[in-house]
Amino acid sequence: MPIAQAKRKLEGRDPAIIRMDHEKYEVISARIMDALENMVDTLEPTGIDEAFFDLTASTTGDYAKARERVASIKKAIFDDEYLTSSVGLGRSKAVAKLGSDMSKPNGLTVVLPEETAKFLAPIPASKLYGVGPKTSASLTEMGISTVAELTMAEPAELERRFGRKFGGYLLAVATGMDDGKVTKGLEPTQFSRIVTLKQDTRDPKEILDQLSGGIDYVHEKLAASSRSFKTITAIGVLIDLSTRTKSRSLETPLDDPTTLRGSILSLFEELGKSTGKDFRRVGIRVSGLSATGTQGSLNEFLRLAR
DNA sequence: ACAAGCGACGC
DNA sequence: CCAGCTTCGCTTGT
Repeated sequence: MPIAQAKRKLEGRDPAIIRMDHEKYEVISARIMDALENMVDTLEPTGIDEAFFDLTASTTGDYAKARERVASIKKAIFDDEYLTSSVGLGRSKAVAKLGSDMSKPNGLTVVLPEETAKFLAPIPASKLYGVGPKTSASLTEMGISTVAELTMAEPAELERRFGRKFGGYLLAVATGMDDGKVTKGLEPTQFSRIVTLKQDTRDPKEILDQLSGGIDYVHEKLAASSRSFKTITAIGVLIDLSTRTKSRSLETPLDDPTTLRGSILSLFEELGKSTGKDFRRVGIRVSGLSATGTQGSLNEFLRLAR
C-alpha cells in the first residue's frame, strides 16, 4: 500500500507554481485565485501572489497536456487582469518552484521527470525550497554547495545534523523526490501585528499605548472574518532581534477588544519582568481561531439551557 | 492531547 | 532590502 501510493506520487504528479510578476492588490489577487481554482485540480495559495497547483488527474500525467493547460491559464490571467505570470511545471513542488524562479518574468519552464536530475544537479543547494540561511550555512560547513553534492551526502550525517525529518527532506528534495502534496488552501489560523517602538522600553503602559493601533487592527481582522481567538500572545523583540513571547489561552474563545487590551497589558507586565530587558519591537498575536457565529450560538444555547 | 515558548523559512 | 506577517516544526511540560 505505501509502495503503490508512493509510486503513484512519484510518477503521477505535476504540481506547478505560478507567480505573478506584478504584486500588490489583494483584491485582484483574490479574484485571480478564485479563477484559478476553477482551472486546476487543486490550488494551494502560498502567498498573496503565489500558489502551487496540481494538474495530475486532469492531464493523466501528460506533460504536453499540462503545458497547454498552463499556457491557457497564463493567457486567462493576462486577458482578465493584464498580469503576466511565471510558471514552473515539474514532478515535485520544489522542482516546480525552481522552474518558476527560472522562468520569470512571464515564462513557463517545464522540467520533465526524466530531466529532473540533470536539471537539479548544478543548482545551488541554498535555492532549494525550505533551505534558508541557517541550513545553507550548515551545508557549507559540510562542504556542500550544489544540489548534486547534496545528493551525494551521507544520509546518516544529514540526519545527525538536521534531524530525521528535515534531513530526509533535504535528501528527497535534492533528487526531486520530495513528495509533499498540493493541498487545498486553509483558513488563516492566526492574526498578528508587530510595531517598532519609538524608544526601547518594557513599560506595559507605554507598550499598550504604542501597540494600540495594532490591537485595533487585529480586532478588525477578527471581526471582518467573524472569528474568535482562544490564545493571545504578547510578542517582544529584543535589541539583538531575538523574540520573547508570553501567551495565555482562554477557556472560551472571545473576540472582544476590551479583553484583548486587558490581556495584552498583563501579558506584557509578565513578559517584561521575566525578560528583564527592554523591547525594541512589540506585537500582539491571536490564534486558535474559530468562527464567532458558531461559538456565539453555542453560548446562547448553553445560557438558554440553564 | 493541549499549552507554551522558540526558531527557521518564505513571501 | 527590509519590515511585517504567516506557517510549521521542535521541545518541554502538564
